[in-house]
Amino acid sequence: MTSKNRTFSISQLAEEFGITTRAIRFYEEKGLLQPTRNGQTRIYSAADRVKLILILRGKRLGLSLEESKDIIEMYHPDQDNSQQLQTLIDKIREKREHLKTQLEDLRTMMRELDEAEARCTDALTAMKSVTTS
Amino acid sequence: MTSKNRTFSISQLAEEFGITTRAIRFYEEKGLLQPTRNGQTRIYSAADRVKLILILRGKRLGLSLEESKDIIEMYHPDQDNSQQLQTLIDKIREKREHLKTQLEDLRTMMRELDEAEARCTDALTAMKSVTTS
DNA sequence: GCTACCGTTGACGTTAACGTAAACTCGGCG
DNA sequence: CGCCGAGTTTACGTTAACGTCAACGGTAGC
Repeated sequence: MTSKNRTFSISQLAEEFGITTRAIRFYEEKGLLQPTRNGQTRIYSAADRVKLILILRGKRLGLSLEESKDIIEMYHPDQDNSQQLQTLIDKIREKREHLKTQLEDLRTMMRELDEAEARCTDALTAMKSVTTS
Repeated sequence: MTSKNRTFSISQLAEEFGITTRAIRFYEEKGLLQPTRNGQTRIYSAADRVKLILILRGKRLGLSLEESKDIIEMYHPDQDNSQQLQTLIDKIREKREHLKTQLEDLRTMMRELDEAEARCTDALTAMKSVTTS
């Protein structure tokens, strides 16, 4: 498990994911990341890197940082509090319902894009058949 | 085709979709809607209503208004300009690629949510078996 | 010791997508 | 006539998610 213990500098992560160091610090400011420190320089663990991946995926899906923060917290629940565990399960189900809606929206939009492209190509071939006639 | 000729007031649409009239006017200001007028009051057609649906679906998917505007324009292309038609087809394909990534992200996130819920329920049942023993 | 980087902490600026409030118009009605 | 309710314009306020300096600290190399 050598990869589990790897650490990263802020610029390493920034380059790997194509974001700025400012963004990474901002995520920390918002409570999404908690890197350790060596003196005053931040040190990121493999777990921090995974959280970053979750954040960026959330962004691609249109989630706010606050929502991504919720999702991240779904991965390391307070194991010894059954009350919290139950509400967490509820939140997970709620989130999944939301994702299902999004999935439906996605499928619909792709179908409609297919039709739109078909109309375009039809129009194009129609124009060609006119000029070649 | 009676439904095709129906018109709507701004407050009708606002109520139907659970948004404010301010938002609807804002979408017009950004060029996403072009309602006709009766005097100075806006009149929305069935086509405008469809555009609103597209806008709101776009928002659920995390699209910006600018992106939704692009998508809306994919539905009524300039039929007599083959140049524009071709670039439009390219844009459609590009957008579909983007949606495919999003689809992958969605599936991954749902899988991970499933696992997270499983871990939660496991922890819960483990606690119960302890208290009942 | 000076320079070149990499990193840090403020602090202010920016864009998108509206919210909110003020002031006006207009048709209906009691 | 006076007022209400729905609609309008104009303008300023707000939140999220960073961007963009500015000023400073540590250290590796020359």
